[in-house]
Amino acid sequence: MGKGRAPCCDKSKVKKGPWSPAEDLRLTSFIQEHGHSNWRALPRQAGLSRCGKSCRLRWINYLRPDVRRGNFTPEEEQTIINLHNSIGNKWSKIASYLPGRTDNEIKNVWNTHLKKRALITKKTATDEIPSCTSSSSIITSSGDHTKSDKVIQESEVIEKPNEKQTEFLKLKPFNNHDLETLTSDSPTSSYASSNFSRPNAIDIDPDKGKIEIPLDSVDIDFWELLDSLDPLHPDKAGEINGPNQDPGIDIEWFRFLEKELGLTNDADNLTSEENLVPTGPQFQDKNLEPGISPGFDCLPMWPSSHQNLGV
DNA sequence: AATGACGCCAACCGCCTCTGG
DNA sequence: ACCAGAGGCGGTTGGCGTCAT
Repeated sequence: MGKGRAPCCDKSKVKKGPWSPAEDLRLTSFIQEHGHSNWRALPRQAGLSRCGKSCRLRWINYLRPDVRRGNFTPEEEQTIINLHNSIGNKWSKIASYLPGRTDNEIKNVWNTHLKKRALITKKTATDEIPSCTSSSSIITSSGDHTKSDKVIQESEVIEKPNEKQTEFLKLKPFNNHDLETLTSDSPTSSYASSNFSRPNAIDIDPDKGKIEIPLDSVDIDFWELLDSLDPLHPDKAGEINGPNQDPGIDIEWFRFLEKELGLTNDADNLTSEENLVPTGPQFQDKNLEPGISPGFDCLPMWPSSHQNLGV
């Protein structure tokens, strides 16, 4: 090193910006079929005009089957705070303790919510505030924030924590055992293992117009499907075995994926004409084959977050 | 209804680390 | 031991949605 690094790809020839559903589908299908042994070569092999790094990020942060979305639970938030307190901005390390969460997501939630909370918590601790349940500032990630992190003042402490905040306050602090575990045999990344406990609920604030999915309505079938897919998971036992896969799993998985991506003709997914989810014929082809160009270069962008999709 | 401010988050960038030759 | 290539990581940013005025 020291001579300067050659760019990972020709920046002038790669597509940037939000991923289209067709690109997502193509990347997913390629990885499912061939794995991702070489990210740099993957976009060319998959017929994507993307940088390998971009493909990797998209897969890890969004398309990976075990990625968990929705608001962070108070438990998760507390874990992040505790871990950050211990190890700092080691997002991937922190992510390894939050199954299904990505380092990027954790980083975002820290920067937008938890940093603020941690600052105030620290402040209240030094100010000897008697009971945090009555006067400390607790701001959940699902809360509404109209003030910038940069300008938040001590006087802006929230007086009455809501139910969720109270729940957070009851959480036990990180103990020494947790730290020992952290510093010893921790996995190196959140996606190193797919053998994690399933989330109890997707914590989405109904007040924000999002969907709250209680435990009993979580798509258990989906998680079970993922379990059945474990042998196919690229991060488990090396690579996807491709042709040896059960074709039934492929079909189910792709149907789910298509539904998630808004690619199906399902009326449930097509709520309005203004919906950004593309509805053109190229998106209605459930059997879009890898290798057949969907012409994504001229496709409209789609909402890149599940939040926008109302998932 | 229009518009500006702010918050959120997906994605990019560049450096660091790891690994194989 | 050295080097180059590839993956990984953390910081940053741009675009979009929401809210306040």
